[in-house]
Amino acid sequence: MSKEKEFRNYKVVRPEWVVDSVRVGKQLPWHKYRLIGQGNIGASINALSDPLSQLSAQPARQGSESGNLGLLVKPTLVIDRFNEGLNRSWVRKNLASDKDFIKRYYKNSRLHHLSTWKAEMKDYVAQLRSKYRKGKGTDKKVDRGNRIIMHVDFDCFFVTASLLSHPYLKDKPVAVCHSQQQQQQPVDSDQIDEESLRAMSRLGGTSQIASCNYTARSFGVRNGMFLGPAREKCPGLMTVPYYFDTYKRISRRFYEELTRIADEIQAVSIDEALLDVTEAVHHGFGGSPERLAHHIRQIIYEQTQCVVSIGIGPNILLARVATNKAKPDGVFTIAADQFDTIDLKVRDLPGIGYTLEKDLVQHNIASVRDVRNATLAELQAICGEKTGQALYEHSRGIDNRVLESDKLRQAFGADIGWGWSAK
DNA sequence: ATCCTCCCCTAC
DNA sequence: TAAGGTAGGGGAGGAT
Ligand SMILES: Nc1ccn([C@H]2C[C@H](O)[C@@H](COP(=O)(O)OP(=O)(O)OP(=O)(O)O)O2)c(=O)n1
Ligand SMILES: [Mg+2]
Repeated sequence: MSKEKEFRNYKVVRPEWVVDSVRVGKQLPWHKYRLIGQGNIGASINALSDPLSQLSAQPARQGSESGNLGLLVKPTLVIDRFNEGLNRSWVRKNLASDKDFIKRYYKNSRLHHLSTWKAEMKDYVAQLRSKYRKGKGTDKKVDRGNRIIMHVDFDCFFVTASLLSHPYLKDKPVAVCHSQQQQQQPVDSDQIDEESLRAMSRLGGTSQIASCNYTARSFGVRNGMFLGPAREKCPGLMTVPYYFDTYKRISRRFYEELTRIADEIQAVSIDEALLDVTEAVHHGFGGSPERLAHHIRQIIYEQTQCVVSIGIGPNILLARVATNKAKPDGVFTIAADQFDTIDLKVRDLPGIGYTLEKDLVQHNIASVRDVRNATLAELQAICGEKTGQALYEHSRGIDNRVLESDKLRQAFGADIGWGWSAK
């Protein structure tokens, strides 16, 4: 459905257009072969994926209108300097056909690390739980009410951890990315001359920023941005490299401490965990979640020299939203009856990303308050049955999900969508 | 209704 | 210059 929308204004034909055109030795008019705009696209697609249907395709009658080229392939960027680049050793090493390409690629891909670490940390938590003889967490359905959930998340994790090796950059705007091209010395952008500023903003490129610190964020830089646009916003932006081993070492200490403390724990990622501390707050913290949070922040900092922020709430949703309010370097609590008073955009809700935000805004739903003013049926018409239901509940601060630490893996896979080719 | 297939979307 | 992976929830449309 999304592709139908994306290609609505393009000429997209079924493969028979190619076969038939070859058969008659010229380009046939494309209209009769049109894939989009005929209705019933589902059936056409089913037919496409059935190899027998290709064999039995009827030869088309010859049309008389003169068709122009109907098959549209999304335009591909052609690198003019390709041949020049081919001789350079960097490109030669990164041809996807190189025999060690996959190994080298995975060694350097932060997203690959993120994915494998997530699985490893789930495993590690399971190990630690049995080592610490933590409960099975099976009877949760009995007393689901009145839980205390914490969301613990390192502040700009990769930057903080990389800066342990580059401490003198701590107060500058800093990003972690592969490109290390930059001024030799960090500068303050307010005391630098125009020309150097322009020179620095040209030190851009398409290296992705995995993480940037809060100084950089004050300029509008964000995780996931390309370095080029980031330096336009923040010309003095310094970069530091990845230290993958350090990130993993820190994360293991993080999970060791948290698993010991929490009643229940769910590993969310290398730098982020959900805790159920309903009982734990009574073990030396006088029943105060904030005092326990303070203790956790202290102990994690001692152990890792990295800062975590903590969100506290009666369910996963509120704890996560609270973390965003807590950052950087803080703790924030949202009680069930406070949620309505917080001014949030739909995009601030976990689970609402780029596309769902667009879909909702198209229906004049931009804020969480707007969601609350919509009916369940309206939301389900926009987002689908379950997503609409979840949105309806989340907009009211309702979230009945429980922490999961012992789910079985359902799938595995591997893919690479980057690399250089010899044309 | 429910299941199956082929996607889309989100998160880190 | 450049290292955009991957699991899991879920929707649409058709088959059973
Ligand atoms: N687009 C992204 C987002 C994240 N990450 C990596 C680097 C981050 O440091 C780490 C953790 O992601 P977070 O979303 O927790 O972001 P940060 O920890 O960097 O910042 P903060 O949590 O303070 O917002 O995952 C990445 O490589 N690419
Ligand atoms: Mg973080």
